[in-house]
Amino acid sequence: MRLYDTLTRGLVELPAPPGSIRIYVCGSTVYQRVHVGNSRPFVLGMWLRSWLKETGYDVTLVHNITDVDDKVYAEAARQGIPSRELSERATGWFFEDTDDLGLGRPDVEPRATETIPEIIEFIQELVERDAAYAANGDVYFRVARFPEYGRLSGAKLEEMVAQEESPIKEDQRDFALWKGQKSHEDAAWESPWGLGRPGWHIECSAMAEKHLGETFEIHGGGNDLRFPHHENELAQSRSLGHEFAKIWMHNGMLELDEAKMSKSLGNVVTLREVLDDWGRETLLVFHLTAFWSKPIDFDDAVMSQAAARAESFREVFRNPHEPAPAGAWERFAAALEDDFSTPAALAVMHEWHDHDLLRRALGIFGLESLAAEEEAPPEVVTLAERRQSARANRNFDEADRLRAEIEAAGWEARDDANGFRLVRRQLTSR
RNA sequence: GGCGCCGUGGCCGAGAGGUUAGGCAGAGGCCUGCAAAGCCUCGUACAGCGGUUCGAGUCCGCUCGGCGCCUCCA
Repeated sequence: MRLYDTLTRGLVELPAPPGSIRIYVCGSTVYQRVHVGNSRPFVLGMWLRSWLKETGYDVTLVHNITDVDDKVYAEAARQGIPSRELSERATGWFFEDTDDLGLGRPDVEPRATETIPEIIEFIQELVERDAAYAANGDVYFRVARFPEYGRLSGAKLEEMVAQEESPIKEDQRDFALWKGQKSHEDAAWESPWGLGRPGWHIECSAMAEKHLGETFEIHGGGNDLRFPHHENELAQSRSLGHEFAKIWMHNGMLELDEAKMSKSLGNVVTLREVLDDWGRETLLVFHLTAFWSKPIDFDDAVMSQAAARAESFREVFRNPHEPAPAGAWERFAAALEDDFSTPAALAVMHEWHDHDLLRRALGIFGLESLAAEEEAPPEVVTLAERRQSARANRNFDEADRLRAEIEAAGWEARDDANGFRLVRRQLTSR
């Protein structure tokens, strides 16, 4: 299998199975309900693990939760509650919402606040190696000491500008590894530099290495994390002589249409809302239609189409099974092996009338539920039976009235040689 | 301004020098009391302008347009 790697800007071949593949995915900062866009790296990680297992690898997927950050302090202060209370509640939401995706859980879901000792140790080593320095209760990474800095994002070290003006920093490009406690911050940890908390990027280096080791195969996350987040992670870990991630997979952004994707708060669609409005299957099919590294628009039209696709898969299971021609699975696999092209794999799946093969393919994406036919409730069955007798008596007005009633209940009556069949009418628009 | 990604038919998306991608939507037909499903038929698209070539969505150049990052962000 080959995957596009941001660092080398090309396709990188994975060692052939069997073997182990370790994946680290940058998760979200928890201070409010996550939005649909946040589901992309999560879903991609889960699917990748699923496919790699299918093809014979031993996979470990780590997906972190950032529960200490400026945003957490700020939002907690706004609500007038302790920051730990907010981050714990928001972590709960995150679990709830991602659970409802129905993809299971990553193997490890570490939280920054549970990794403080490792983070401190990491920073100490950087200081010992002169890659970092303490100043005024803070600790900063010496960007100039890491010649490869900028390689991941394509930025030139000389052209980099100050991230945030600070008289304490030796070089304005340096970034914080540890930040001394500020008066408005209600959560802090003991460290060799006094009370404080981890900087923005060190947590990921520490968590990834704690759970996967100094070297691992894949590092995922949103494209917006390339710089500075991932650039800094790479710098921290490589400065300790660790190889760190071999492949960097950056997923494209979801573009929220509607109100012109303004940054105003009202414009964000939460994962919860999408799950409630469209259901998990439609959301997952939507993710399937898009190529993981490319941006994709999120709007009702696109979701309606995803819903229609989901419905067309359900239809396959209502129709007779027809064995797929030889090589069908191989074509499906080839699509995924080629940079995990789910749109291409989807196209192959749509050609199948083979129940077994389709169920197996859908299963990889957590969509086996599309193969299960829902049982109609007794009252709907009664309506259908009454309609049948009306039809038998050629009382078609009554039959049509009953059809409408059945539809109002969310079902569709289909007549066939043996009588009728009830099919759940799925939402295909909002 | 810098770095990077991208522009394919109504929509989502394949294709990577020379034959139909596929799906969804739409139109017509068969079937049906009416439907649904199914089956059949129908789209000649590749941002624009030049260039290379016997031949270009597919290679080169330019232009236009969109997006991400450069500040917290999946």
